[in-house]
Amino acid sequence: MAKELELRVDLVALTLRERQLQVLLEACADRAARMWRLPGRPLQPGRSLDETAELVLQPSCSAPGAYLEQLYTYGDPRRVPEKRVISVAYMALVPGDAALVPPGSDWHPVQQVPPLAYDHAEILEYALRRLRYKLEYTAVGFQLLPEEFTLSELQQTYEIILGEPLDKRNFRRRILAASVIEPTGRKRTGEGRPARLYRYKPDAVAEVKARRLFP
Amino acid sequence: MAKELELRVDLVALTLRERQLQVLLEACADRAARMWRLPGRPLQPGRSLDETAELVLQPSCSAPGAYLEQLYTYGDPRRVPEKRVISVAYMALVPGDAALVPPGSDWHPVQQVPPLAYDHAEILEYALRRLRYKLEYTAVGFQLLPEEFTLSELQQTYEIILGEPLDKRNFRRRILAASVIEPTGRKRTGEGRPARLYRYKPDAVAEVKARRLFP
DNA sequence: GTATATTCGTGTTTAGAGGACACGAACCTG
DNA sequence: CAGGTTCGTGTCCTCTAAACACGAATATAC
Repeated sequence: MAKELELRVDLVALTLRERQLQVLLEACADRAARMWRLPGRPLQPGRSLDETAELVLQPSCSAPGAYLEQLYTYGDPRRVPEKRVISVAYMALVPGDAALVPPGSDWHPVQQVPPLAYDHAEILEYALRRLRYKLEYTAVGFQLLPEEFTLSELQQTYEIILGEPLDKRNFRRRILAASVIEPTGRKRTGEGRPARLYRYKPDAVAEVKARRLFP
Repeated sequence: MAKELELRVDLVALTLRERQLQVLLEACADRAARMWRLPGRPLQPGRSLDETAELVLQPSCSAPGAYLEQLYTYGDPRRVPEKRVISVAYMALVPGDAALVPPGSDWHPVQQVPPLAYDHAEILEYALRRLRYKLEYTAVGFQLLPEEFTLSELQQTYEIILGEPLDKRNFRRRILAASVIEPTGRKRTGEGRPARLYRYKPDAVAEVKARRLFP
C-alpha cells in the first residue's frame, strides 16, 4: 500500500494590518469543516523550492522581492491522513501596503487564528518563534514596512511582534548602531513634530540572508 | 519530460577523532570520479524524516540516541543532473567512542575533505556554520563526548570546533552557570591531578531541542 | 497670531555580563 | 621524597545594555 508521495511548499505569509501581525490563510476546500490552512502548492517541476514559494506568495503580494525564508520540512507520515505529504515550510514578510487579499483567502491576526488543518498550527507557531527570535539579532523588522518609514513606526512593528513595549531611546540607539537603515532626508508630516523618514540600505536584505545561520 | 522525483534524507554526521572534527563520507558508486558524498537514503515509506535520518545514522554509530537535527532542504532542479532530487539535510553529533566505520565509508577531517559530489560541500559548510553558532548559545558541545567527561575535555571540544583557544576559568564559569552539566562525583585519574567527571543532565538534550528556534 | 496639544529627537547614569589574568592543590613517577 | 603534570579556583576591569526626562518642531483651535 504505497501511498502516493506529494512534496509541497507551504507558506506562512505575515503582514501588519490594523496594528496587528496577521497571517494569510486559505479556506479549506472542504467547507463543511470550516477549517483553514496555510497557502501552498506542490513543488513545480523545473523550479526550485524558493521559486515555488514565490509562486505561492505572488497572489497575496503586489510588490516583488518580499522577504522569503525556508523554515523547516515536515514529513511525519500521519500529518495528512489521506496521502503521504511532505511540506517544506517557508515564511514570507509582506509590507503592509503591499498585502493583497486573494479570493478564498484572508488575513487573520495571529493572536486569534481559526482552527487550522493538519499540522499547520504547529508550522505557524514555529514561524512566529523564529520571527521573534530573529528580530532580536537581525533587522528583518522593516521587511514588514513600506519602503520609507519613521523610527516610531519601526519601533511599533517590533513591539507588536515581540508583544512588549520597548524603550524609545535604547531602541533608536540599537537600530542605528546596526547601521542597516539610513535617513532619506525627507520627513513625514502629521500630528505633532514631523518625523524623519528612513529606508533600509539596499544591501541590508542581502546581509540578513548572508547570515544564513538558520535559513 | 517529467523527471522522476526523489526525496532523500542526507546526513552530515560529525564526530571527534584524533583531536579533529570529522565528517562521515561515502565513496561514490562511480569510483572513477574519486568523489565522495554525504550518506543518505530515500525517504522510507511509512517513516518520518527524523526516523529516516536515524536509519541513515545507524551503521556509523554504535549507541542509539545520538543528537540529530534537521538542517535545511535543498531542492534546486540542477543540483543533481540526472534526476530531480530533493534532499532534506540532517546533522548528527556522534560521541567519539561510539563512532563506527561502515564499509565503503570513512571519516574525514572537516579541514581537508576530498571533493564532494553535487552540492554536498555546501551542505557540509552549512552544518559547520550552524554547529559553531549553536555552540555559542546552547550546550550541544558535549553531544560529541562520551557519557562522562572532564571539563578540560569539554573545553578541548569547544576549542576544536570553534578553532580558537578559550580561557579556562571563563569557560568553566560559563558552562557551570548554564547548569546543563553536573558532577558525577567520580574522578578520572591519570597524569597529574585527577579531574572531576561530569555528565550532562538528562533533560539537557531536551532543553536544547525545546529551543527549536532553528531546527 | 497666540496658546495648546501632539509627536519627534536626544545624553547620562548605573548595573550586570564578559574578558584578562596567576597560583596553590592533588596525584603520579622515578 | 622531589619533580613533573594537570586540576581547580577568584578578582579586577571593561564594555554592553537598561532605566530614565525634557526641549524642539509642527498642527490645530481659539
